[in-house]
Amino acid sequence: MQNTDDKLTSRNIKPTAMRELVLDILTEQKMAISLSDLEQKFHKSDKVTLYRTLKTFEEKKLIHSINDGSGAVKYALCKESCQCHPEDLHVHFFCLKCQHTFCLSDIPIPSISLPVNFSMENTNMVVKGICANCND
Amino acid sequence: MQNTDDKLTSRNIKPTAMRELVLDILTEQKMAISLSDLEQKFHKSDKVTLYRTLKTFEEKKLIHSINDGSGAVKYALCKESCQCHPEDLHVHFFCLKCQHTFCLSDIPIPSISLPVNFSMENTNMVVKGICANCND
DNA sequence: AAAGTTTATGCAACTGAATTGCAAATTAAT
DNA sequence: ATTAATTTGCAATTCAGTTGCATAAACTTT
Repeated sequence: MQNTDDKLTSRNIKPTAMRELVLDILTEQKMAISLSDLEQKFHKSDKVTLYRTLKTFEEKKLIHSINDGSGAVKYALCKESCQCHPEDLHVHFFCLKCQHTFCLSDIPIPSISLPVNFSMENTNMVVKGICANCND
Repeated sequence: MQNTDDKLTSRNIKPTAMRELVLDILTEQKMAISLSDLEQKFHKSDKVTLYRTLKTFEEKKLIHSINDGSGAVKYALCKESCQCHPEDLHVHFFCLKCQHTFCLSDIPIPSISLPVNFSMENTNMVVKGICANCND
């Protein structure tokens, strides 16, 4: 089990205090969070720094982004082995009631047979409905 | 084959001049278009009116919206029979080169078996890659 | 360890999509 | 024709995402 610092360095991200803090917060989350969600976890913080931190993390494949249609892109940690290749991708779930977005990490994105001459790089699949919590 | 007017009235949308114009433009498109794309098809137009027109069309299930991650929501005509139920939904394709978004109307969204107590209402699935045009 | 170089952070400011309120205009109903 | 309801156009706002630039912090090289 890697510590925060190692997780950063193993993805070629320089482990600054800020980045460790952000990674720790992301690690605690049970759901994907947006930039402004993240911002609110700090008493005092600069949105732009957090923005760039997330960009860096995403670029280095430490986290992935999810477009759930809520207006704000959300972010969640990747698995340690993740390279964000098509085979690494999973389905996301957006709860229409609590508005939370979850990684369904165990559900791979089904492969699609595209029309002739179309090639695929990536897929964003978001199922919308009511989550287990809200369905009780 | 319904004319523009009938298409509107059959979806319970009052056929104003503006709406007929917008529907005609949408009908001509081979790909999904955003609000600002639509705005640019007019010499003089009001974005808000177009915005509300699209909202009305979507509400009445004449068109559907696609969140392709480009920053702007895109819209495309529904099939005549479409009720935007899960079984009516299809996969969308976003070309990373030309930035166009296509309806893969013949490719239904694969059904997913969700975790216990999760219920589904809707799914947004966008495959990203290079389209046939750009792959030549 | 000091000087220089690269990288990260913080602040101000901007862009563009989405949205609301309200008044004028158009359409439908009596 | 008058009234009522709906649609349209304009002004203005909100919020996510982004850029430029100056300062600060972290690495490099001597």
